[in-house]
Amino acid sequence: MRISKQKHRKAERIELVRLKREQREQTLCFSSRPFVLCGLPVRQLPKGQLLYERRNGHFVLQVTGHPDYGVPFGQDRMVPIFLATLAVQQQSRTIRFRSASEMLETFGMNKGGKEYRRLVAAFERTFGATIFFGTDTLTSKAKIVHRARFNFFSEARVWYNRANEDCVLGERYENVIVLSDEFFEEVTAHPIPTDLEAVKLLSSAPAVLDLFVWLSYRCFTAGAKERIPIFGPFGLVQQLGAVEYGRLRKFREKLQQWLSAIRRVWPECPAKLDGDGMYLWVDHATAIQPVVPSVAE
DNA sequence: ATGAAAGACCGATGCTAGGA
DNA sequence: TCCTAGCATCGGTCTTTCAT
Repeated sequence: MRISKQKHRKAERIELVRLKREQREQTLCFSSRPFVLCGLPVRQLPKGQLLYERRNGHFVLQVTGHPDYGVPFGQDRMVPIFLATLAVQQQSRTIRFRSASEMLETFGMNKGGKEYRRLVAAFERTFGATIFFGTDTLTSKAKIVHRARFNFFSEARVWYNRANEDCVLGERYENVIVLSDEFFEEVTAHPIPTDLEAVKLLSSAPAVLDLFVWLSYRCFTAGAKERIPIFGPFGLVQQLGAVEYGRLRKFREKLQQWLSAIRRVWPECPAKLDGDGMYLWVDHATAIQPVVPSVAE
């Protein structure tokens, strides 16, 4: 049997993810609740569609895309992760990073011209988008909506929109993004640690990535066995960023495949479909192992 | 037993990401 | 810049399950 180079490389990276987990040497990055509880679209939305809504229980995420750039999708989900990670690390609304290649490097992506262009497009879509994230609770009579509407940043000086201004030779550029209060508050109040090595590995499989990040969070917070509906208004179909399938069983089939992809990087993941395929069972588990206190060196 | 619905498997397609 | 591999999606179809 022939193994492609890509497959081989992937297998090695899977091995690395597992090894680092076992040895408790994981590197962390951070995500944020809006994008853990609800998924951005996996594929580009049809032309002209600028509004996207997902739901997780009573949490609702609405993303409104900029008319020129559209709604973020696919690999764009790395941008909020990158921003959240920097916000947590730097503990400041004002985050700085040296270069675009720093982000590409962080997530193990190539650094060709194509990748830079893709990254710029991802930033444009993300920064152009407006986010609504909040809860709606159905009380006896009225539907009460608590929502925060925000952009990701209030100010940005980044490489691609800085053409010619203050280009003093020899001065080192720094990319500066001032996160909006809302996003910064959200991220610092609820940072969601995630295994960076796994995120890198799954960066080209957006649907699997979302499910993995959510499951590692969901299993961590689960006290015991819990049952999550797959269909219906509070089901996974409303949460994940996949399209609405013509055949319901397609979604279930896909879910199975995504779960087995997750088990390859996280064999102990307890998530399982039940016999009827109407529910996903989760249980307490930790995709992120606490760091072993290191012996004095 | 029979038909309907769901599951499992296959291959094609359009698009994206990775690699040389 | 070009070619290949991979991902999400869709439709086809055979098999299994299940209620009648």
